[in-house]
Amino acid sequence: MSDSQADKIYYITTPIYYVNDVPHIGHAYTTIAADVVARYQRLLGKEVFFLTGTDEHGLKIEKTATAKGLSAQELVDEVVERFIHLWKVLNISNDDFIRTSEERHHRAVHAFYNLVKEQGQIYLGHYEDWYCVPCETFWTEKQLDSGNCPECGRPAERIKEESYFFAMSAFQQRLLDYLKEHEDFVMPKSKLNEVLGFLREDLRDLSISRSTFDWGISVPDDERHVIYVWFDALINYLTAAGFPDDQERFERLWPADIHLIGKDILRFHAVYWPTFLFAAGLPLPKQVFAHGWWTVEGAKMSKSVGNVVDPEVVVEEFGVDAFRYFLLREVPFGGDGDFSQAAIKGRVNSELANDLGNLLSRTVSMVKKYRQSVIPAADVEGVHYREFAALHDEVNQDVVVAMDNLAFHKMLAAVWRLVEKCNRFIDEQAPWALAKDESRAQELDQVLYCVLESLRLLSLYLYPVMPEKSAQMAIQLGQPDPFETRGPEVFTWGQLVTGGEVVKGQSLFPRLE
RNA sequence: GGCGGUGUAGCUCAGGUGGUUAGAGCAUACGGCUCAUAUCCGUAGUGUCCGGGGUUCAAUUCCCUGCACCGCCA
Repeated sequence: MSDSQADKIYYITTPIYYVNDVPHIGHAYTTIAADVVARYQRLLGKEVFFLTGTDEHGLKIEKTATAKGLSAQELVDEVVERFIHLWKVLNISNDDFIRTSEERHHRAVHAFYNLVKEQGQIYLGHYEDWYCVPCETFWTEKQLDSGNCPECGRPAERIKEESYFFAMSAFQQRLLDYLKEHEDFVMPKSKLNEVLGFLREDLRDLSISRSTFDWGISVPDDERHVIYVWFDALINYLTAAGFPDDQERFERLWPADIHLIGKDILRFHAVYWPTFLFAAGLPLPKQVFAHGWWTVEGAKMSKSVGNVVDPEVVVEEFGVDAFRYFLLREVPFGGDGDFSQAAIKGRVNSELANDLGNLLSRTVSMVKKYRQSVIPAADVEGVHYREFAALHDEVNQDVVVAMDNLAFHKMLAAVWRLVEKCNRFIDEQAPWALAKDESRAQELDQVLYCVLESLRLLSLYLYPVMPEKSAQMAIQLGQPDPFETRGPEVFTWGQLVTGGEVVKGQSLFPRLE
């Protein structure tokens, strides 16, 4: 009864992050991108469910906890705060935060496991591979360095343990067929090619349980086994959607509209996950979008080099919105990028401070100076009005297309056409000259109106990326909060609230030295 | 080793289906305005379009080959 398209909630996810890691720029990137999409969809009037969370099981957590004299649950309860706090700092508007250690997730994993088992796609077998005890890492025959662990050089052991397997190989052809019919299931295209390349080889069945540690979700009918990483983690997307208890809610949410991921976990989302869902008889998410990696000052981020960027430090120096803007503007979403002080400073100064911030500043000042702060009414028939309306149409179309493709950098470039037009327009029209001539009062009003209305729309377009600055713009422009304007018609030229007053405020983006 | 991608101004990159002076932003130089966060606007550039060969009246754009770098898989 509730499965009509109109009732569908826009459902977007980030991966669940492993709590053992310290949050870095990569985590921030995925989550900010998802936040921008979520805010954009809400602005358009859609009901949105934006999910992020943490992956909390596994041997590493168990070991760390033991070393600290804590229970695994106590440890994860403590470290999960790092993520929760960062999302607060970054202004992330997630609607739910899922943790795999939660009871609701245990129920979902068991229900999902049983679904797949009922289909006869899980069997008991033996997992066999080389294992380095000190490194706690499994290696394949070929990875070994003449029988030794390639990491530490010590001898590896042949390990054989009982394990439950998922019959992934049974779904290879079906997945290939699916990918052929759904060309945008994996984006960007280059990543689809990688997946297809991977599927050229035979898929092997997947070991989905371990019996050598305890911290995890047990196999429903065999307490000796704990369900292994991905089979546990991926199901979070279902859990948060109400699976298996709340069928009505689940139908409104699933399938997810998009899973945003980093390129390192492409295989799990574009190969494993679809086959799991096939086996369980559930629909596939509409799209998996893999973005690239950030290097730092040209170098790969690594703990040993010590160049891991802490997002909170960047925010302290540049501000949240500048950070969010930079990440999305600097690089086409999907490709790799480089994070450097010079690059972010350059964009902040030239684009945010000089272009945008200064435009707001000069405009508000002129309205204050020449019109006693009162926002002039529009002349709907005026040439400028129509010219701007036409330009805005183009910009709007570009924005819509760009956002449909998650091309954030193109969206921002399109929006900036409006910024540049305003700066040029002010120069051409020279309001300071018009202001000296009483007989040209109408002209001056129209010039100011067009720029003010452009700025109002800019505050809306920029809201998803820079929610705080967007709100500050609206205040200075004497307009309602951008989010109150939301709805299907949100980006419509000519909706400026006139007659009220502008409010000169602080510089939107002070220049950095 | 297999598959795929990339190589265009100092830097970062755009350039469907081949065709007159190859583009943008940043950086640089010069000029203009004064409302503004010394901001904005305008002008000027420079390029063996990785090398070699081929198809064509014509190739940065198509084909082959070589080199360099990158990604995925093994």
